[in-house]
Amino acid sequence: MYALIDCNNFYASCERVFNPSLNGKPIVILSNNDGCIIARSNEAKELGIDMGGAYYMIEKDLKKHNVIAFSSNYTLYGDLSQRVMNTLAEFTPEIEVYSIDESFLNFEGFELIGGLNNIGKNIKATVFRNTGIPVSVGFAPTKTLAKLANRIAKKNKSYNGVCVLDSNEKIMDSLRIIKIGDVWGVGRQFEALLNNNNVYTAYDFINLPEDWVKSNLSVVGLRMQKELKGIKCISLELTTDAKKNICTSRSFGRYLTDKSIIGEAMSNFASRCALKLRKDKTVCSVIQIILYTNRFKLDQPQYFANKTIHLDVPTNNTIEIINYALKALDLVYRDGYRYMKCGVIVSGIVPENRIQQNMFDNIDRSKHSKVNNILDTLNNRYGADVLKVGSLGVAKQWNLKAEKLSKCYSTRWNDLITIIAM
DNA sequence: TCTGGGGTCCTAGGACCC
DNA sequence: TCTGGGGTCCTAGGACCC
Repeated sequence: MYALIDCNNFYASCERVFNPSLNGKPIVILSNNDGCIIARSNEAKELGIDMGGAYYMIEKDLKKHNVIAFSSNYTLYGDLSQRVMNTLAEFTPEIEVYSIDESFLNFEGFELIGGLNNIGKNIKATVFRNTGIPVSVGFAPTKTLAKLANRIAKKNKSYNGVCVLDSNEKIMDSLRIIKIGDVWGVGRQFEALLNNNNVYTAYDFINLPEDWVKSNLSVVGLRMQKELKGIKCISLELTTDAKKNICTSRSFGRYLTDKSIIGEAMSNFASRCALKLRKDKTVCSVIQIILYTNRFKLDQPQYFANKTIHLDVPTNNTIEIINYALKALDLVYRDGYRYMKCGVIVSGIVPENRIQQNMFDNIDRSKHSKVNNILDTLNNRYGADVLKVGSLGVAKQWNLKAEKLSKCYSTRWNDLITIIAM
């Protein structure tokens, strides 16, 4: 049996851990740039606040209902996530951290003393005691069914946050009540296609002929169908493979028209990519930049630039990657547009100890790697960006908006909460 | 004024090989 | 009227996830 443990309203719950006055109040978390709603507390969901809505459009409404909004604080969420996962890892040696707020646990071969339901209750209580984060637990024989069980545990109060699908009857009963669009792997397009073919529940779906599923939804759909029938097709991923792409992109806090400031932003994103590569001990051989105007402003001139550069010798060197990104910017930049977003994507990623040399390469790589080592060592010890390349700039005029940021309660000394004994 | 960011996998089609 | 068969690799686009 697999368990899927998912944190309830994770970002909202994180904000509450160190600020319990928020308990019982409607809160929402905003995306970067305070743009959209990306997480809601139950109270906010009950008010009918939608996921993904633009904040500026509903700001007044939210104020009227005393909804409290937060900028996203990934430092806090990332740290609490780590603590939750560390606690979960105590329950089984086989754990797949699937996202910032959920993990699959394998209980195959366990002697289940007290039954799965008790184990689930224990997981829930332990995570809450250790971290203050509420979670839901779903048990089932496949990952897709475990996701489904978790959903039932979360939506249906009578389950108290734990749902175990350990018999065929229970599985069939749940398939009947789950809308097909709520199944893991069914997005908007698949849902529409299936609805057009009179498939509305997961139960309808498993009764479709396999040939039809394969030709209309490819092997992805077929896998999903088998998983729902209790046949394992998706295994636990216990090791994390090196990433295939690394992307750093942001919308700017305001429109940019000045190429040099865009260059600064681009340099910063290129530098982040290089840092992520070095952290993974990998190098990239393809560097791509994007530069966009605001796609929502149809009355303004639109421009979506995209430039890819292939390198002769793969690299993870900050200076080199910045240079290529700026060169690409030179090639695509056009005057007369109001730019809203840019980014750097690196791909063609291989381990750094397997670099294919090029006989015409004339860069002194050992010197560069020394510079990078110093950069990383100092920044690790004294804080990010204590030492950086000049083209990154200092003013950060492109920086994103985050006006409602909470403190980094668990990672920054100055932000530790103080408790005063009365 | 203001609408996120970062990933994965699969398929079809084109270019190329023998 | 008729023009082989079997591969690989790459890319773009489309679907999905959180």
